[in-house]
Amino acid sequence: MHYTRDNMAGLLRGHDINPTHQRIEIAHALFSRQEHLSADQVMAIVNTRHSETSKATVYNTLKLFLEKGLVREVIVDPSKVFFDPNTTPHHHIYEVDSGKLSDIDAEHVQISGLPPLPDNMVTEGIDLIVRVRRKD
Amino acid sequence: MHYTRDNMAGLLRGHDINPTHQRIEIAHALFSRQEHLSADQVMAIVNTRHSETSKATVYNTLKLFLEKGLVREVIVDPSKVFFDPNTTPHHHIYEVDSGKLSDIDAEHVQISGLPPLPDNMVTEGIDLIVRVRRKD
DNA sequence: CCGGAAATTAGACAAAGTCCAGATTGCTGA
DNA sequence: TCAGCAATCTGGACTTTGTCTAATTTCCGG
Repeated sequence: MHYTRDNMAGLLRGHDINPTHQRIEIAHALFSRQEHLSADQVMAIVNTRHSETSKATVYNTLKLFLEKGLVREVIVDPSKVFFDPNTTPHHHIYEVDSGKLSDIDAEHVQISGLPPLPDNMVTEGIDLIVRVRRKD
Repeated sequence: MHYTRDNMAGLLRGHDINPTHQRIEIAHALFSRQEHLSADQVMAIVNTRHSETSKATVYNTLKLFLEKGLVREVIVDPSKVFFDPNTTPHHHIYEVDSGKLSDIDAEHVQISGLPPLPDNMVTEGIDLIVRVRRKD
């Protein structure tokens, strides 16, 4: 699949999001790269040519995308949140020194032996993060 | 085991940490409660009676404890890091609405099917976080 | 008691993220 | 076409977590 700006409008509509100019740019930044980006990085990308989108809009939009299930949040670095355009079930490898974050397909990963939850609770998601370091 | 301030000095020495007054207070805050605390919470506890320990010392000390393997860092909340006096292998359940964090013993949990790492990488740790929500 | 190393401190600073009140945009229906 | 209205966007002030630094205090061996 090839993510053009034109595709983005449809993608957004499909998730019940009114496709405005700014939202299309932000979605395009994430989906055309298929990478984990922080809010800061998104802002930098979107404003490369001219300053087009404010900080508030970037944050609001990412939050909106999150609520609508268009992106996922990845919390591995205490100093910033990453947004992940891949919403299929998958896990993460986090390279501690460099901050590099990559995906592990969840298909072949099995997690067993988790204790049952109390009746009034439901699982919202399971995050598995493998923290790795470069061998000396 | 009962964690008194007197025990703390030995615990610290056992981890190659010079047991100063402030370090004992901070260790005591964590170990006597056996709970996940943020730096802020530690600071509040330690300074309940009089202001005894500065912010810088709390942060420095927690970082030192971390390096020396006395506590673990738990990254689940994008806005703050939690410190965990339990260093045995275990995972976490994070209650999204309330922010409540609890332990899952790792003993009976099995994770299989993870892809092999590149040769020059070593695993530093595997964090498994089950995000749960109160059912409506 | 002295001198130096280790530890602590206050407070300035940095970075991520939130909030708000006002300005823009883009319908919708007459 | 255009007035009115809701949704969206904006700059900038603000908050919070955490870091840094230079100066002080504590502690210990001799």
